Amino acid sequence: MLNKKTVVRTLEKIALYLELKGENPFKVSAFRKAANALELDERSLDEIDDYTKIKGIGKGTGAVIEELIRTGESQQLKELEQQVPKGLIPLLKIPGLGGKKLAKLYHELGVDSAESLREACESKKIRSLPGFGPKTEEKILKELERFGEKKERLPIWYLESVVQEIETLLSSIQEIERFSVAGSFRRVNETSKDLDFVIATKHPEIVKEQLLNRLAVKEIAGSGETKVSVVLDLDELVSVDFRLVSNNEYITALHHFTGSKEHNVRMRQLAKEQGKKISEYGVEQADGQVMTFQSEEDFFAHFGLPYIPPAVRETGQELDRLDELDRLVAIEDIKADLHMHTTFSDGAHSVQEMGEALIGRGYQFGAITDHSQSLKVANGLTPERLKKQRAEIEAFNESHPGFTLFAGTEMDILPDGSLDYDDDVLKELDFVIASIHTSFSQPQEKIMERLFNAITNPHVHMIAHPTGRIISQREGYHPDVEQLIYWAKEYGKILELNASPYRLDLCVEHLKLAMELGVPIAINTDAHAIEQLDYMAIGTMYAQKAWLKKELVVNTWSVEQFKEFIRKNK
DNA sequence: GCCGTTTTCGGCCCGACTGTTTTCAGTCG
Repeated sequence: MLNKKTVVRTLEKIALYLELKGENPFKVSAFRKAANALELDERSLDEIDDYTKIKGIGKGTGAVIEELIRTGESQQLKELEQQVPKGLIPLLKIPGLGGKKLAKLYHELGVDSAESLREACESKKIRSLPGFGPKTEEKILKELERFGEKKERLPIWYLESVVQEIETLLSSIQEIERFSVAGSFRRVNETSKDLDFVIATKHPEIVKEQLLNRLAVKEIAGSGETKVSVVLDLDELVSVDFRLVSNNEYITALHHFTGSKEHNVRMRQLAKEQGKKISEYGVEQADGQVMTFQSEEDFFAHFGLPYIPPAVRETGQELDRLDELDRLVAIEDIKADLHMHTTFSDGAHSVQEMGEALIGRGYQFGAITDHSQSLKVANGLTPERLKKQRAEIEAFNESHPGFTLFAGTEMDILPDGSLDYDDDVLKELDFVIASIHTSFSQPQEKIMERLFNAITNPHVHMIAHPTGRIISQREGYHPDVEQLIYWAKEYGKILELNASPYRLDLCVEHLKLAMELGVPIAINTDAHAIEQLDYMAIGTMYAQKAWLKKELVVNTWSVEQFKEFIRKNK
């Protein structure tokens, strides 16, 4: 059976070629919409009997799908591939060049690759075409040079520090009334193409000047009355857009620039049905009056909607799942953090300091889970040191009534599949996390054998960062996650959503499966220092992307519920 | 190309910015 992804990609490819032909943009987007609609449909290819019943797929696109399933190829795509050279596709990525301009360049000058585009610029042929000029030539040449130099997407853990730096700067500019990061970073995407900030100010010129002077600006990509786009020269080149609006317009602008595009489209369609019109400057009523809002809650309420958190504003389908929103896990529900390190192993703060930091965050319980003995680089704990730590934890609990610190471990699952502590050590601990830190490149069978040994051990409560991935940097040890989730279900264990922006492991797709099966999930920061306890916010918002319900999230349980769970697993 | 009980034709989200133009098309998000 043909892969659904292949069908989706084929439809997208047709859209791309149509775009390059300079076709009607609505036709182009119809193919994209059809691809999207098919992808979002939860059924597999052979479970769908009539494709044209899916909204967004009609006679034309439905026929392409049918043909693909029947013959494995699309006649329409084949014809397009003959009409439009392949080399044009990567050129669509050049800023300023879209389908129409590229179509013109191809037909008039025979441009069909990066190389021939460069030649056309250098021989100054482009400026003679209507709609093109010398500046376009220069810009294309510059973009061609930089082709490949700038990273396509940057990971959330890198952008996080950039955002903090920019926020510090924005806080120091007096003319700014309020500001927020927006865009895909605010929606907690794993990677983003650029950063967006929305700024409320009465003095856009001054703010603009301050930004351009005080940031490490490598290039000003655009600068208008309400928008400044720059490329920052940091460890990586980072594109940042600043939108400057009045305080009144701030909320609608924030909503607009938080997106996603698909979410905004759905919102605008809904507004239209209500006789209203949404723009970044406000909501125009039927009588022409423009309304603005004090908060995003008010904005959504204006359309009769509950607050939709940024993390789920993704496909537009969130507007069909409004009744699930109040069951979504949120940071206010979090009562505990169950994975953290102290100075006993590789953490920066003591048991006492971590415990007090948890109390300071309003939590009701937590677990200290330092590394185990074989992880020498992290100063893992021997059973003797584990006992010493337990004494500290008990002393802490005595002096802090109303809060419970559990004595735990993040125990290594060793390369041979054995566990780093004997059962008689484990049974003395309140909370046992097992995880893999070594021998990532073993074959999947071996990795699964290790995980199976851990998950079937009666003293183990949770598997931490189940895949070992680092976003955009390392793929982890490639476990069969689906199998692992089924095991967790069968043996009644917790799986972790590691909240560190480096990890976010399990990922959204796997969290969805875990939720379907009712496997409990713990959102944990894996903090190695007090500040990292703040990762809980990122982890919780990331969990929302999988529509994780609060009752499945261990950290929302009461301490009694949690005690009951760990007692059962002894 | 897709869609629709106000429409089977005429819309399709909306606006900023740029570089080309003397009022606007193309691109972008």
